[in-house]
Amino acid sequence: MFRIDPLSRQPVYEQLIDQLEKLVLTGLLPAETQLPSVRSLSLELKINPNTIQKAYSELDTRGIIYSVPGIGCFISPQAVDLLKTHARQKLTPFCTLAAELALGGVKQEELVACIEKIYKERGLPND
Amino acid sequence: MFRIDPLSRQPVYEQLIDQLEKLVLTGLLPAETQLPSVRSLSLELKINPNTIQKAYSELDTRGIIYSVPGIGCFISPQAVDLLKTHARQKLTPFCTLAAELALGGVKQEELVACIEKIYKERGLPND
DNA sequence: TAGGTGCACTAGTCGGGATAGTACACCTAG
DNA sequence: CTAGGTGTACTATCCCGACTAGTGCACCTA
Repeated sequence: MFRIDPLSRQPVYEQLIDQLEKLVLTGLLPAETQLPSVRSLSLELKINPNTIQKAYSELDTRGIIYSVPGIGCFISPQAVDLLKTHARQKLTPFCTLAAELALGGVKQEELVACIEKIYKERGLPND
Repeated sequence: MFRIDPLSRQPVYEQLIDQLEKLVLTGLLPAETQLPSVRSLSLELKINPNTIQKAYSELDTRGIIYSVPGIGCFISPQAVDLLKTHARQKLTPFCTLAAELALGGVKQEELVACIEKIYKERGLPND
């Protein structure tokens, strides 16, 4: 369900958060889906339970998931909306990267072609 | 000449490298330009000389600058070519970011508009 | 009651980044 | 020649965040 790269500069708990958010946005984890328990996931990924807990509590704070003590954690109904609202914040680093590529001599058409390819592979031109 | 954000997740020495590379690509630091000395720059930025040294030696290893013992460090003639060749490596994270934005519901036209704006502000459509 | 769940807390480890300080070889200007 | 600037190398140390280790507690279900 998750893939962790322990060598990445990005902390493990952030990797978990990012991957879960992606699963939610793609619809693979619909609302009310129960997440694997902290302990079971720690065994599966061979990661300390505290690290999983840190990711879960962060997601809970953001409202992406909610937890029921004694039961488990679940995808919250407003998760997708929250994530879509939050996605626009990535526009700034996107523009920064594009500017660096432009400065590096990469042609404009090449970047546009990349984007068109991405949107073509999915089916989300209008949303 | 340089602006350092000590709170950034990116290490200071990498910030120095990135900013110097940008200055080279924009033409503000032409070949054979002498860089500020390790000690003077450490005083100006209030940073340990070793941190500056780490950035300079990294740039020297990459061939972006060359150092003459007893004299100073200088922008190497092939710096721009090296950086432009290296710039294409940023295409992968660019596509990754674009995919995340697409998933987040940002429209294709919006991303293309960002790119067009960037290339319009500069004058480098063909390079 | 037993076993699962989330959650809180403390302590410790570990690695990278940054600092502090010293020392050396080199070149230039005086 | 000397003084002061330059790059360079090296060790030791600190700091902080991520991560691990371990325990305990309240809660719910079967």
